[in-house]
Amino acid sequence: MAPASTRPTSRDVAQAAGVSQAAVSLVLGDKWRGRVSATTAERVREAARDLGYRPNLAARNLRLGRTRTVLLVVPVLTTEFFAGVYTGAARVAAEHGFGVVLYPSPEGIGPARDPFASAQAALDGVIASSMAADALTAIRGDQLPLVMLDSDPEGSLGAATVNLDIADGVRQVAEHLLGLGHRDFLHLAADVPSWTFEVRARELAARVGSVAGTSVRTTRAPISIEGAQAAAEAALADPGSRVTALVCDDDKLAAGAYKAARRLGLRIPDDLSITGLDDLALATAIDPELTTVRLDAELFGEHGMRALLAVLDGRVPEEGDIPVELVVRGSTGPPGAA
Amino acid sequence: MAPASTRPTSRDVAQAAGVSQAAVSLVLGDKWRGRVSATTAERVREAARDLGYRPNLAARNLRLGRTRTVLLVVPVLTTEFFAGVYTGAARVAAEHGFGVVLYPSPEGIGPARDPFASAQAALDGVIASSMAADALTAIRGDQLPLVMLDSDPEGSLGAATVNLDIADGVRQVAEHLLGLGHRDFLHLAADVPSWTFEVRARELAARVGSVAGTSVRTTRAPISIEGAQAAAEAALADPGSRVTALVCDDDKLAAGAYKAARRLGLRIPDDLSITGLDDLALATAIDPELTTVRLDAELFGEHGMRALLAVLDGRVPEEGDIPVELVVRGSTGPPGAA
DNA sequence: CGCATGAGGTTTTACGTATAACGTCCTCTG
DNA sequence: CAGAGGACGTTATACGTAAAACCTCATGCG
Repeated sequence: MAPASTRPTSRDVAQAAGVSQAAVSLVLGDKWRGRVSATTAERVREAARDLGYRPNLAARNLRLGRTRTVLLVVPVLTTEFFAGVYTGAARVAAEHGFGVVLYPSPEGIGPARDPFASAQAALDGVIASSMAADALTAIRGDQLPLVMLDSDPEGSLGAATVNLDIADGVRQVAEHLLGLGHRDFLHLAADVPSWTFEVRARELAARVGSVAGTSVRTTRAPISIEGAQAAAEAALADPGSRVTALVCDDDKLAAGAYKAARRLGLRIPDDLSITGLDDLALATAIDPELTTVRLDAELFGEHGMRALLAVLDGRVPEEGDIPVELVVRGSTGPPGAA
Repeated sequence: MAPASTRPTSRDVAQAAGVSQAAVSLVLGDKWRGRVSATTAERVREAARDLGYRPNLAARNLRLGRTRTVLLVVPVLTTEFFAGVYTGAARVAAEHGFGVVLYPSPEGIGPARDPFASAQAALDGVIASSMAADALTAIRGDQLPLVMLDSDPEGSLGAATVNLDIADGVRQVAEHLLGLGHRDFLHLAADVPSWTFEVRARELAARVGSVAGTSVRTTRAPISIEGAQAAAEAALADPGSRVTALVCDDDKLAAGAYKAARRLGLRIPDDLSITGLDDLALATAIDPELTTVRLDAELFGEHGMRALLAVLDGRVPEEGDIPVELVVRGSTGPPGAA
């Protein structure tokens, strides 16, 4: 018996089954029909099972020149949202025999950091979200098939893009609030330079601006509950403020806004209506429950992976943004309901 | 010029620099001192840079017989906690030239699912959290070095374990509540068979039970806000209930308990003190802010990875649980403060 | 002078797999 | 009954890398 420390190879299986290594490869690769008899094939499979044989992926990858592994680049993983994106992408990948490796960029990727240094596996393609342009060009230089998530279709260096229909979500929020009678808006915006946030600002301004007698102020905050609380408190404390509707770039910012409102003695939604965007677990944990736009993160990841598979396959990925849905809960109501 | 579609190999670099492939390997592998002149080495590096050479990982892995890639098995990724574990593990891994591949087991791993099917990369080792025993033995059968997170040190088939000091956290919670004067406890327990939850129940019973005149009831719920709300509401609605302190197995359950309390008209903490465990973003988003036990997920991941690196290195991983910390906030106070 | 030593390389090999190219028989058909 | 082809394999090769083994000069030293 060979030393237990070294794993059996296809040659070991061949020897055990009394055939050549090539036959083992044919049988286990399911390419044996017409080449190997059914009884021999069964003998090979049995030997493989007995020995606990597992193909050496490194050797296979080398031989085939592909790895069936893709890289997913996300800003930070420690959020429900991107964890969901990963889960969706990984599920579709697994269905097609692919694996997904993560590259969570801690502080945005700069030229000094190499997205591939941490990806030990060789890669067949890349799905990237919200990346700095320099890292993007570094990837392009590698000639790897690339799909961009939530980024400007115009400025993506020709890469395929898969986007959530954020603009439509903001449109729904604006119309919901306008319909309730709100006229004075505050936009609590994420302090992050990313196309997905630019879209929010642009669409909100366009929708609200199309109605006479309205106003939209903007204040920026880092994406954290504390940061949002501070920014919202400062903006709302302004004595001249007549704001009745606070539109937040995401749910975390909205959670911060809740605390700001509480400290200022503003009741939600009587004195101030608040909306979020994401629909995290957070949204139903706070009181009142948050009116927000549901983004299906897993679906987003699934679409991203499907698009990449299409590119790898030489096909053209489907066009079209992923629909989002306004979920109305208790944090919005008519202004001045007191 | 070679077709742009095929990436340059070390042989291409060698040709460009006018040396042999071996020389390229020596220089780029930083093993050239005393074997190649400094000027030649520089010439090789320049050629590599010009061609945009990147070593083929599959070939390297095959040659070296190791991949510097480990698998992290987590119950679900879509939670702050396990996303944090990944982030910590990946950081330490990167520092040592390792990569981390994820295996998120959707519904607990059964024998039908193969933890390795989705891991395209060949693996050097495994870090596993809260796994079903059958998958565990499957992994053991592969002879891969294994580190278990938060699992029974006695029943881990001889694998190294890295644990958070959950018992101490529960102890701190119990003493905090006992010190405030609480005597009637309800334990809102996670409906998941896992060692880490068993520890909570055992320790709570031991601590509270050591004081005369106390009682602990238990009710179980799935780990979701809705499930927790339903279970807590049912348990608290019992007219004979004199419960003043509700100890939850994690923050998400606590968030559900908040909603149950609200619906029953119980004020927090005046009528009911509530504690959680995790210290997610959720904990400071709800009102009042949640008294909970802070688990440092990233640190947990770091320790797990360090332990695995030690095993891979033939060393013995450090012993000792990772300390946790009670964070007292507004959700706990003396009983009957009304 | 004779030979060890070391600098500066090159040639060769192995890692484990997938598959193209190549052999045997044996049977069927015209 | 010749030979075409199918059934059932085997042999040989390449993927790109790391590193062991080897080679060739100078130079130094006794």
